[in-house]
Amino acid sequence: MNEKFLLDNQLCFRLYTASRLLTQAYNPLLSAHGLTYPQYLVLLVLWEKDAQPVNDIAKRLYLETNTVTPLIQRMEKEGIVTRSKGEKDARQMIVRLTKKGWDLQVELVDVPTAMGNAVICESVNTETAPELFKMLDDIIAKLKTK
Amino acid sequence: MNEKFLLDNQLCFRLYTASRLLTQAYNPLLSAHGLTYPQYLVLLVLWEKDAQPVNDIAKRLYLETNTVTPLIQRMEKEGIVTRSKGEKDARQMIVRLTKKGWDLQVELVDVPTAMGNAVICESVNTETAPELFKMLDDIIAKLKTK
DNA sequence: TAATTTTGCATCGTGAACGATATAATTCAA
DNA sequence: TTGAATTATATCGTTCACGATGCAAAATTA
Repeated sequence: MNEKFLLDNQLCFRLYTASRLLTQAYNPLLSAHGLTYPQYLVLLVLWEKDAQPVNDIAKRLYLETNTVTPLIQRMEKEGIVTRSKGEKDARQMIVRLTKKGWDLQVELVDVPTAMGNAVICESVNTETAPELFKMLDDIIAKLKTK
Repeated sequence: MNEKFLLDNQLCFRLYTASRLLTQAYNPLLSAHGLTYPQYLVLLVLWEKDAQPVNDIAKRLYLETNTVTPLIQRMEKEGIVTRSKGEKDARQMIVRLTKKGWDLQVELVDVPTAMGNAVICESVNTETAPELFKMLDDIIAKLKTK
């Protein structure tokens, strides 16, 4: 039996599990405000820069537009964002935060810190976190180009 | 504007993205054999120990049975596994590899190495990988108990 | 043993992800 | 300028994930 097949030797399974469990940890904080985790990511993108076309949001999150479009349509239905055709380019759909969308930033102000604390442990702390960030960034950069 | 909200400061987004992109990298290798990534994970579990109840497989993957059940039903339909009631405990559904399921291990023998190579970069290599593994394991352990 | 609780699995509904495809607007090239 | 290629978004189908719920078997307890 090939030890390369052992589940405990798989980087991907660790990433997959860590990602899922951390997303689950976000859930109670977000669902209390009617949000899902991917919707929260869209908010992070728009809080940095409002009024972006779907494509820019998708690219920023490394997602396809066919994932982001319905996601944003749900957010529109919830009154968090508006969608309107681009003036310069009528193909684009510009996504803008509503007041409710901006208000959520105030309501969720403690979420990033809470989630940061949720992963603090022996090997991941203020000192070592940058190394982890660098490793994940390098992996993402390498896979992105493929 | 709170810098804690910056997308680039979020560990979770990195994990989420790295996990998704790495899963995407697996896809061409797996879909060539009619497999999805979660189905591949189930195979890894069964190759280690055949004839396990749904619950043990789910626990090993940190998934709920309501995720694993339909996933395994699809694998049954593909002739990769069989499902049969437990003899000792009739509530259990024992999952067993078929010959086709075992044959896949031979067909996929190069996948783990290929995927390992896919993430090798400056900061993640033979020397540093154990640190990354430890960090992810610690994060998983911390989140698991919540 | 009978009644209650727990456990293991399944079903259902919703929201991602993503490949494939469609459509309309824009850009490019002849 | 017209026709072809590209781009931006949307729709559709399939497969996860997962909360909620249902049900039957097993374990617990009265």
